[in-house]
Amino acid sequence: MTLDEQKKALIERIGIFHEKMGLQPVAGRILGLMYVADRPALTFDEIREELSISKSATSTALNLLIETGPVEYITFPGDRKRYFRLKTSNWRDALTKRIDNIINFKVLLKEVLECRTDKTSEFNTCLGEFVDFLDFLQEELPNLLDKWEKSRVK
Amino acid sequence: MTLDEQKKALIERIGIFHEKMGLQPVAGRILGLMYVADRPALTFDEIREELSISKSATSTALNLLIETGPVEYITFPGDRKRYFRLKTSNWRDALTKRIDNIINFKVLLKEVLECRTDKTSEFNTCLGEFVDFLDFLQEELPNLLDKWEKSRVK
DNA sequence: CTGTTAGTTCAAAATTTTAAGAACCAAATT
DNA sequence: AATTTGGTTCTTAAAATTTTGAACTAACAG
Repeated sequence: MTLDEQKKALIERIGIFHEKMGLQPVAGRILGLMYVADRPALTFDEIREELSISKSATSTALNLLIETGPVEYITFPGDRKRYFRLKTSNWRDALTKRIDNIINFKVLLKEVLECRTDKTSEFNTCLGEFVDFLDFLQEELPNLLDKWEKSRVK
Repeated sequence: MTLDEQKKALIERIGIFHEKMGLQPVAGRILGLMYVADRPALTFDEIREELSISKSATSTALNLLIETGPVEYITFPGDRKRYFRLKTSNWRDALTKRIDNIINFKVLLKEVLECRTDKTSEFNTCLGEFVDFLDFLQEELPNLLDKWEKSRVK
């Protein structure tokens, strides 16, 4: 495949980004490779070789990525290999899931408010505001996607 | 302080939430404790005892939490202790920072687009859309806060 | 029916992260 | 001046995560 230094560095940075989001290093790098690779879908061995990782690491990470969403594979008749690729058209779901993770802190905050003293009214008010905004954000997020969609048809 | 079982469990769940967001376990639990505790600000030793953690773990985690934003401390004249507390009024910044982390993936995506073949137009179009929406989201987030602010004065 | 391809699975090694303990320090107290 | 308080810092130990390597399997090929 022969990736230049710039691309290799970019793969690592994309990997690190995903690591920070909780993914294991190898899985992050696989995503990086898939973003950067010219070929639209890569085989198990192309991935393994390009990243110099073991078969087991490749297998485990690919299955994780398929399981959790960002990757899928396609096959071709008369070819036993799987061709793995990013589900890029899926970015709406991926992004929504990510933002929902943040928004869901409100569930915990609501439980906190349930069991707090009412002696600390300023504190409680702030938490209440936060919960309230998270509720609002959850409702508005789909509208925002609509709004963007419309703004771009024109 | 004597927290009941429900509160202890809630502290752990808040801890785990923050661990998933990349914080170390002890720091996450300290946040949990601060959300749940009746006292509005806690001393070093109250935190240490309530969570049964070492002085070094307490010190390191508190300094990290102060460094990264969510915690501050106050002092009182004639009292050498620090009283640590959540910066709850800061939730806007904290939330914005978190969402910005996600949005900033667009920086990497733009670099990806810079160095990709133009042979994979569907793929590239999807990435372009994603970048475009992330740009849009970054612009709209402050507006969303304004809109919420106004919706609640009424 | 033997070998090869395209992986999977599992135990163990390597690495990283986390927390503890002990030594330390500066300010206040006795 | 010695002790206590309220921490900090550094080294090491423990725990968790990540990755490897080796053995395995199922499908197909010769």
